Amino acid sequence: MKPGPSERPALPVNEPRRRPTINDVARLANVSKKTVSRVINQSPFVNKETRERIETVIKDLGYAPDPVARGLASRRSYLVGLIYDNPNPQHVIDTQQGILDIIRGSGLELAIHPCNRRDKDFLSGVRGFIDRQKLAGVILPSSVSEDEDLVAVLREHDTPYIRIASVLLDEPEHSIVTNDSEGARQAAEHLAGLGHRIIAHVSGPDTFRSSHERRRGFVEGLKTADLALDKKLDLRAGYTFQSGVEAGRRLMAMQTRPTAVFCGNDEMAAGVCQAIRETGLDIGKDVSVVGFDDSPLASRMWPALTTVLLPIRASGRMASVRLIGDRLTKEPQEEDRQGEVHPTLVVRASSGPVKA
Amino acid sequence: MKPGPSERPALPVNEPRRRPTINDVARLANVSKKTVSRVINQSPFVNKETRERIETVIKDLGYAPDPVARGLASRRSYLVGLIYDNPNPQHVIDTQQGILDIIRGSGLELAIHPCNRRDKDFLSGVRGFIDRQKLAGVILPSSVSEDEDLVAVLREHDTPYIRIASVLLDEPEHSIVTNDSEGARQAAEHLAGLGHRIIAHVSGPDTFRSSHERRRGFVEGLKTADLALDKKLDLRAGYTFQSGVEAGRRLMAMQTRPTAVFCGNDEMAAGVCQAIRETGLDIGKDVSVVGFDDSPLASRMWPALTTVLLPIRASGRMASVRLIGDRLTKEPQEEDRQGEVHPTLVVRASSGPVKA
DNA sequence: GCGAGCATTGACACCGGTGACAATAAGGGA
DNA sequence: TCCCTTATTGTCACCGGTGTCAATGCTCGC
Repeated sequence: MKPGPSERPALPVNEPRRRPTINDVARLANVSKKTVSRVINQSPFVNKETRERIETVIKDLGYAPDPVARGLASRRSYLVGLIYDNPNPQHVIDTQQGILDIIRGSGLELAIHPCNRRDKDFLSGVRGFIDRQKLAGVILPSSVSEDEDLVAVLREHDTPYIRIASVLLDEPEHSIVTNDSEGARQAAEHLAGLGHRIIAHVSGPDTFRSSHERRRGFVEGLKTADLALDKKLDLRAGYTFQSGVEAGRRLMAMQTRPTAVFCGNDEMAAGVCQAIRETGLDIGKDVSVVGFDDSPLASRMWPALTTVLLPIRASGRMASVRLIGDRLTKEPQEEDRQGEVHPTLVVRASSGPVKA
Repeated sequence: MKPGPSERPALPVNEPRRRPTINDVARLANVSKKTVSRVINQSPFVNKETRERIETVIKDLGYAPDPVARGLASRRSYLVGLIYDNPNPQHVIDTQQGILDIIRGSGLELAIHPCNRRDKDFLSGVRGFIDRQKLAGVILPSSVSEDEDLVAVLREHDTPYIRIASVLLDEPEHSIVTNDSEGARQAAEHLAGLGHRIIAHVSGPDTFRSSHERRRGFVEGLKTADLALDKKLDLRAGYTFQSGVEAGRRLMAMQTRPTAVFCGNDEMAAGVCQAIRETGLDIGKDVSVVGFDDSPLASRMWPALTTVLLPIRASGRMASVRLIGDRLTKEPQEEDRQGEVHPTLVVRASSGPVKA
């Protein structure tokens, strides 16, 4: 906030090296700029020879259309928005990376907008974001994807969006499904297969759909082994390390201690492991622990954590293809055209056969 | 790449609810749009009453200038770019968050551009990014901040930039310093104070300036305790977990085994811990380990890792203030106007007194 | 009373594209 | 041969702001 003496300081601009514009191309190709515009927009209504002539000029000049000008004229920018509310950095990074895998090289850029769904001005912040920038589209990873108010805002602003969610929503064409329950089912079957009968569950907050999905899958998996989830062994925690520690302590203090624990994410699993250690018990021997996410933590812990790998990056790619597939310069991989990913169990040392 | 039958499918637009433009404001305030433009740009050459009248209309209308149009006219967009090449997700997230702390609410957005400095077309990718979008500015966190070619490209395109680096560069006005060596010095003094005399160092790759800075500080700290770094105990690793495991194994196999290890980051420290465990030794008792970064891993490991906390988020805030401080709506905190951050040692269980 | 100088405001072109629609040329059937 | 289509291209306004520079109205010193 310091307006200089003149209205604008005027940077020292090197005039000579100026980016070519559509006018330069038009002049050199001896056509109107509208025709050049058609060529860059892949309009089919351009004569083959004309197109080739223009393409040559474009290449010679090293011309690239200005996304800002295009955005103004077409009332839609070349920015993809990523709105998220996720405390897991790896999850965020993977999602970002997946989106970039796809849009890289297509002239689109990724603008990020972390937020906090519990803030009272959460929605107005998001509204400002999508309204100011006329986003080409928005990707909503798990958690914010469940926010119907947010989705309503996007619809209201005619902003395309894709939701990445743990389970199929009522808008399949706007969704990518991560099938969390499948992973939890595998975890349950794995533990049951190791002979465990008293298996606890530490879940994330009820406000997350993924918490429910993971529990549902887990219960389903138990059922195939003729087991049921004991209500007393079904603990709500907060997806955080500390909440995992506390849940773990409660479990370890029970008279009939569980021989295995399935946790809704790796952070909580690490917390549970800490609580187990405090008790002097051996992880993977006395008590087996299974997490969810396959975060970097899982493989770096000791003993390394058995967990469920969720292909987050792939889900980001799929969401991007679905969102702006028709604007891409390179044809996307077939696998990235799918609408869902499937989790897989990664068995490590934190889970082992039940002690006799 | 599928051009429809018509040149553009034309979305179903809800005409009625249209964003107010500068023209609407001008008409209602009975002035020219240029004067409105002056008001939104805080020009001092506007009569107080006129300004107030216009501000009222702006508020009534809920008018907000269109960043895309502004970008086109002023030849500088409202996008801040973050270019990085860093495998540590927490580091990246913290930097992003720091930048957003500052630009949030000012109409600027953050566009991210991860890259790989070893790619041969790394520079052309970056060039495309900053040239297409006429970025308001670019922030270069540690690692890419050391790339002189990259900086040259930015200068060439008249794009403002701020470098976040471990040590003061020759462009102080474009830099934020993280003083990594200070943290390493504290780590050395901490270990020496615990009575350790045989202290190893596991560093990151030589291609990172931070590796050198951390070593330099470490050596400096040893010196204050009249110790020197034994060349045989100074191992190069790769900032990765696996490289830490390998370095740790080499250290544990030595005939005069070090009683303490200082690692250039937490990932490698976790790897070293794994190697120590494989040997059957006790971390924090037989061998002390100190890391660098205070990543989430550090506090979740067992035993928890003594490490150096680097205020990355704060450095992101400082970089942003320095980059676009004059475009901010809210006055930044005094502390965010600084040009450097200072690391602090976080003592946990992985370091303890040397065994008698 | 008058020109200079400052404060304030406006006119207008332009930033670099796109949309709507007109214009033109070429081909085809009556 | 002539009109109607279809294919291709161009014209022109406009997207929503900013830059340049001129115009206007006042105040002040002499």
